[in-house]
Amino acid sequence: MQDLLRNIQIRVNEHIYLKDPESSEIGRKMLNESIGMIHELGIEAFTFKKLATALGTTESTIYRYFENKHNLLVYLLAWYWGWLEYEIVLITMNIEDPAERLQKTIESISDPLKGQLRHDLIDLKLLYEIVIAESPKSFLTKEVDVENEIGFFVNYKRICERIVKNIEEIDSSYPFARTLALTIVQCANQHRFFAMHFPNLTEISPQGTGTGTAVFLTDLVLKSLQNNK
Amino acid sequence: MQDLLRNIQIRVNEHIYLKDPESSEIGRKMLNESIGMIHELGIEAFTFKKLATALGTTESTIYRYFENKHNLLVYLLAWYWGWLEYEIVLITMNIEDPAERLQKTIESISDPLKGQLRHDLIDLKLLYEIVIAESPKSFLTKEVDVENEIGFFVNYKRICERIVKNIEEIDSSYPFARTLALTIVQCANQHRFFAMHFPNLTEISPQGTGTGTAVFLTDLVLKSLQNNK
DNA sequence: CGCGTTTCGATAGTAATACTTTCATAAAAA
DNA sequence: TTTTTATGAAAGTATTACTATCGAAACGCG
Repeated sequence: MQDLLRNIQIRVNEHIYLKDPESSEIGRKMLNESIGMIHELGIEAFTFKKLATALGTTESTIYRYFENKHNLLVYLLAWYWGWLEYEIVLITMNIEDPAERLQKTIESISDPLKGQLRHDLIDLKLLYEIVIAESPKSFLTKEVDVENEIGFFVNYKRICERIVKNIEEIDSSYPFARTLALTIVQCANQHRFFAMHFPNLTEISPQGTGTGTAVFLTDLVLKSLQNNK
Repeated sequence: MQDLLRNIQIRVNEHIYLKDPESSEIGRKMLNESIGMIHELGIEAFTFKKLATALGTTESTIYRYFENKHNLLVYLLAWYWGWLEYEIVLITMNIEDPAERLQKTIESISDPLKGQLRHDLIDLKLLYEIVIAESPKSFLTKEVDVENEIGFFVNYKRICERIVKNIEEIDSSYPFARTLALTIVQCANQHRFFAMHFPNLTEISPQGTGTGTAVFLTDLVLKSLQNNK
């Protein structure tokens, strides 16, 4: 399975790019190299000029694929959410008990690298760290409503919806299924950031060792739902 | 009380600014005007040049107060967290039951403008909206560790610690007091953003009407703690 | 094989940003 | 009154975030 899935295609909304970067060699290199650079420099210090130089090409080529670096970031994040949904589907398939399925989903979101799914082009470890450090910047902009309308965030929203349904299966009378689902997804990534940079603010340890986000979230969610029955 | 407190001084860590903006007339105008502009333009499109023009001064003057616009943003957010702690202290004083105190704290964080505390210089409504839309950008940077060490985020951390203690009073055996406190503070602001821009992802309604964040968080937290007893 | 189209690379250019420096002057403090 | 401090004005720099143009290479198709 692992090998079978090394080349799955992740669907990314077509409005995010000008030309599909997965459709050409240089586009793929662009994705690969940009992940390395954004990870290293952060999105603020990252520029198309630097990316072009690293690729041995010019800015004009990159601008043919992405309108600007913000859209490139949105692309990478959308790719991540698309990939994560894939992983969640694989991990939860054939699990009948909805509570157990939710538990597995939370574990996937909290520790996505534990999954078996790998990709030839995309370095998932680096991409995941970009998600941790940069993802809120993708929607905390003045253009969020326009971008949302044309589908920039559909992959993210699909994951949320999936969790909402799962919660409703467990307890259809719980009145905050959506809010809770959003809390799960948001917290999973945030707490990892805080664990790394503000360790005093959380019991969660930065590396996999010790108490992880998944334990906290599972506890939080199941107690919340059990109590409502 | 309301009038008595119109001019409280909020302590902001001195490393955030080069020269205390509250110490001079132009510094105060800078704070006031920057809140209006950042609210309107967003931090990305906001520049010191624009701020200088609006104030009838020059960039050099502004650079004498703040190293860059990032630090100005950090200043405003630190001011907010300092102010919010003040409000929480006032609202929860004389409440003996820790569960009720936590409930009031959650309400304050989720709906800070409902409090009575106002300020002459700072437009709290606009500042709060900046907090909602921009605050993660203050720490999601490559410089977060250095800035954290010199005290950029102490006001934020003090609020978290206060909630941690409150949680421990309610249930000293709950193993995730810090993580839960952080979740409360983070969720309160985030869900408001999502309610405004991604209404399908949450049951919370954007305006004060209907179900608010406070109801969700209170439910979440109290169930979590009650169940642990 | 050849022709047209798409794609890319190279060059150049522009307006704006994020500062830094210097200097003169006005206001406040000693 | 003298000295320090704060501001304003002007100029300059490196970088960013694009846009436009053009020639060459590669590719797809008949």
